[in-house]
Amino acid sequence: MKIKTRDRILNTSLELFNTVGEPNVTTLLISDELEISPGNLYYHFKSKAEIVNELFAAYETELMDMLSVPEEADISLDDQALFLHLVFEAIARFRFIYQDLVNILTRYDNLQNRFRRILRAKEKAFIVIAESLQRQGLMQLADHELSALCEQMCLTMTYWVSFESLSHLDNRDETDLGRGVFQVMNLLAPYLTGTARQQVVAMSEAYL
Amino acid sequence: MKIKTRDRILNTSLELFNTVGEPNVTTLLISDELEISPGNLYYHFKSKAEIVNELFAAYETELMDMLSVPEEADISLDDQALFLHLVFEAIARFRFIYQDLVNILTRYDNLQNRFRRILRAKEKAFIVIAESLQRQGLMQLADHELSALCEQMCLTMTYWVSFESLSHLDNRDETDLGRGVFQVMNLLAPYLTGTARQQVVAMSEAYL
DNA sequence: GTCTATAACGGGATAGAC
DNA sequence: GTCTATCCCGTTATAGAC
Repeated sequence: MKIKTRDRILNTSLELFNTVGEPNVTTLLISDELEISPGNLYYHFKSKAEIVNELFAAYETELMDMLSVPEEADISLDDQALFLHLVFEAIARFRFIYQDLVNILTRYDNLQNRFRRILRAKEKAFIVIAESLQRQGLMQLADHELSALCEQMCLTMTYWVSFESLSHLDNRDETDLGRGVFQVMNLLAPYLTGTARQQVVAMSEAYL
Repeated sequence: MKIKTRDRILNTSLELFNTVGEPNVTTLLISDELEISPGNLYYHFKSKAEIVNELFAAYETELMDMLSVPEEADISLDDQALFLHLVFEAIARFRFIYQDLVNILTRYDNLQNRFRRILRAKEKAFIVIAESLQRQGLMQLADHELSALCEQMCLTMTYWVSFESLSHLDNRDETDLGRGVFQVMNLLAPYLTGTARQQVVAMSEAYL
């Protein structure tokens, strides 16, 4: 059974947004790419903003789901690495949002608060994880150290994909998310106790 | 003696770019703000691109100067903090470039390679500094650890200002650069030996 | 649902008078 | 150097036929 036009529009838009940047993508370009008429596009979406909004919403629900980390569970380092990988994947899949953040957030201003909510959720998730590691005796940090660390992880998580595609724009458009995971885990490493630290170092060896 | 119109255009453009984002700033807005006619603006600059280019060039020379760190000198932690502060100041002053990086770099495509050159220079500077610290016996890192660390510092340096203004958009438009300096120094801290580490911790106390 | 116009608007840029 | 008027063009969005 064929994919609905509406969904094809969403898919192609996402693809184009990610590759050439949302501001550079006109509704005409989208319809051209799909080989449908601009009128047809506007039959399915009343505006370009609606397309952007719908894509953002998809990103939002996906990420918010992911970020609700259970408060009491014992989280292993492997769990964390997996968690990071999933989040990175989501960010990479919707990287157009990040590439022109301010621009997008100002032009579609209802997104501003929503994006910030997600950011806070991210930071919260890191804190929950870090606290779990502390409870398990894998590290010992003062409160202010911990919050600085979480902020740092959050920043890295937010910008890694952009940064990576910026420095190595050798156009292998598949950014290596694993390296991002490693980079964030590495922020944690020096604070971990003996064995746990070895474990992270071992993980990182894989990326050299 | 009065400031030349040409320079007033540059100043106001920079101001507007930083506050509302370069893509949202029309040539009309600039001339309005200056209370001159659009025609007058185009007498001084043949295009908006020329304005952007000139501002970028200013940023470029300023930063490239800063980043040429002497290879053999012994760099103290205080030196480094000062260095970071200066770079952060420059970035903040030209933050419009960073806020919509991909957008700007694609629309004015001669900027792309130049920006990347600056990025590489940044990373180089961090490596020179780190190696100086090693020579002074202030830390001991394997080569690959060192390069991961420098990359991390570079990333944080690049995005701190944007990240900060994003998370705390309480519109006190003066971002606290000191916190950025601290955040980068903090990346270094866990790798430093005893006294040096204390010194960084002490610096950081100032920001709590 | 899909098409072909075409309207409506905004932003960059130029012409020519002063 | 500065102004006013205007052109040009790309982009979003709509109207109406099929």
